[in-house]
Amino acid sequence: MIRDRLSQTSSTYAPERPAGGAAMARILCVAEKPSIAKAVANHLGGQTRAENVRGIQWVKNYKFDYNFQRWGQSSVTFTCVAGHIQTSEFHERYRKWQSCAPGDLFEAPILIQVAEDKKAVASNIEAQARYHNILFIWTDCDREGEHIGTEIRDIALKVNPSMQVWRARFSNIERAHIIQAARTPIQLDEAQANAVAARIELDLRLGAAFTRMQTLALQPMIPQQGDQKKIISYGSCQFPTLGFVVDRYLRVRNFVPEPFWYIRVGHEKDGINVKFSWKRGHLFDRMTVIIIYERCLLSEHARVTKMQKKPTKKWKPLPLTTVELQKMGSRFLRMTSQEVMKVAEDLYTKGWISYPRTETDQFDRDMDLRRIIQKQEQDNRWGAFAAALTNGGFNQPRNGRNNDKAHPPIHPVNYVNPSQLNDNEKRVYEFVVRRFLACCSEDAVGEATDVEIDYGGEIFHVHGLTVIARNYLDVYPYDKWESSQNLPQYTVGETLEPTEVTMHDGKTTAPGYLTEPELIALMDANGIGTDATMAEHIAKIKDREYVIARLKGGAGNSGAAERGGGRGRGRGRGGRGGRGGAAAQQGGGGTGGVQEFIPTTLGVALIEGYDNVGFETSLSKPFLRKEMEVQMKAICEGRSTRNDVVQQNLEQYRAVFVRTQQQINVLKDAIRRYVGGANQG
DNA sequence: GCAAGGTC
Repeated sequence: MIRDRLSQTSSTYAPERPAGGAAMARILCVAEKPSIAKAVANHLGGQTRAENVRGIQWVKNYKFDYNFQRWGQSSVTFTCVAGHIQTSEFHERYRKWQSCAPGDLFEAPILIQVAEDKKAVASNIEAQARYHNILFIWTDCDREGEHIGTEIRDIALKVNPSMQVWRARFSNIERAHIIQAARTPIQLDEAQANAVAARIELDLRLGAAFTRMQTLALQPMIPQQGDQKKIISYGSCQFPTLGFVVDRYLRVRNFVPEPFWYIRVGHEKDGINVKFSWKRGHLFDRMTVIIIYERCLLSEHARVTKMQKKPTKKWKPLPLTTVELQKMGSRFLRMTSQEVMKVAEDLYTKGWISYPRTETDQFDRDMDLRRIIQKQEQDNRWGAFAAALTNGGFNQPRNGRNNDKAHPPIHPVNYVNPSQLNDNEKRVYEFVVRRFLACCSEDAVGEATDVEIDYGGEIFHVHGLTVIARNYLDVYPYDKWESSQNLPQYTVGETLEPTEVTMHDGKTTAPGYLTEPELIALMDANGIGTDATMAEHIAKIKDREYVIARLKGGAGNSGAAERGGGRGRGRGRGGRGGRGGAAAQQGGGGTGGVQEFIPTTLGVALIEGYDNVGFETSLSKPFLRKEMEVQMKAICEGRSTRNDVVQQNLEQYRAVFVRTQQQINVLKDAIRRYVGGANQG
């Protein structure tokens, strides 16, 4: 058997001997994904031989010799897996829904085995492990990567228990960095792998138990379409995601507009009509405003109390992370976050952009950014801008706060002519390039002018902006920063007579339904899902018919938030929404296109039901998931153990589970209320 | 018929 494999995979295998005479070390390197295996093998091996692996086109075994500092001249096989290899499932006896009570899943035995679609990957590792004596793991340096590393190790050690196991520490695939990592292998971090193991077990037990319980109890109440029975699933990520949508929806529905009043002062000078706004913004008491208004009218003139000009900047954007790409994509590129990710992955596989799943918003200092910029000089849209950067305009990108130590920020890798891309690919690629060039450019520079006048004891002000140098804005139309109307020259102490004093009324307006970029931002801030999975959770709650998505600005009152100039808490106009709309037209070439989410009656009923079950922390809230995240960190830092975290969480959730079962009528009532009535927005 | 995480 072993002999067969050897002759099949490598005719060159023979205990090669360097000049000294001792057998060369045989090193099996395994990366988390094909692209890393290929890139690292090229850095280490130069000319490598790529052997195909039976049953999987996307895995190659790269063969070459390399002189590792630790092991000397070695014969290397560099291969990869594709994410996790193993999968967790309940023991056969518990797999059928009627086989046990859903609550039994809190302790039913779990089988961990090679996933059906990873059999070929696993047997490649086994086959290779048999004739290598050192295993060198090159999975991503994050928690999941650490766990995948242990999966690889367990498979290898099973067929070759005497293997030495090492792990590479690397955070990008720049040549020098990789060579350094090859020089200084470390050990797998068992604690991180254990944290992931805890997450896997909890997600499975809780997801399955609650899903079965809910579905079995509530499904009969839901009108079915055809004979396809809808699952009413629970997941530690999908429920809080739904919770965000419902929360906003209820705020919109329960919103009561409040009338307010405010004063405006106009003044003409040097042929310019200046509109001063009230420092108080607006007040909710009409009589008070009338009294103040009359006091203003009675004073003979206003006096300038402040005239200030100062330099100001609009900061260039941070290096691009996955979450930011999804937010910007759903806002400006007329795509859902899921489509954006799909397209980004395609662009990545074809070698046009870097790995699109990253939390990092800092470029490593030693990364050669100029070389990347240079490749964009040939483009007729932003080539000139790129050339100006390489000719002295280059500025090191800003550093954000995140570094996943596994991948650099998303950036273009190679130039691709737009004719080779479809529409969506073109838009995403253009965004990635423009964002990258903007990062390497300079902040926009302007001058801000602030004038304040005292009129009848009230302060009114006006703010002006003159853009002096657009800099990065020239290549990045997604940001808007425009000069305002020129302001006349005022002097402190100067008196003036207003040309117009008016009192206005308005009323507060409801917030809009939750948009996709807002939802992604909420998930990100609350640690719901990862950059790679957030789009999936959103798709899941649509698929489950907990929410529906529609284009913002369509029917209904969804445009309410965009109306009403005088609203707001002194924030003024020209906020994000306003700029965004304009930029969308410039950058994306389309109008609107932002999706907003509205919960279905079922979605609202589920969230309300769980809120009414009256447990201190409702399943719909993000706290439980956040708590799990905190506990995973504790495992990583040695303050807790896998077993403790699993047991403690199971205990906590079991209390919710039991309570929910006891009070299942509360959930049923909620469903009845919504499914029965016809109060769908 | 359940989850979330990785990736192809």
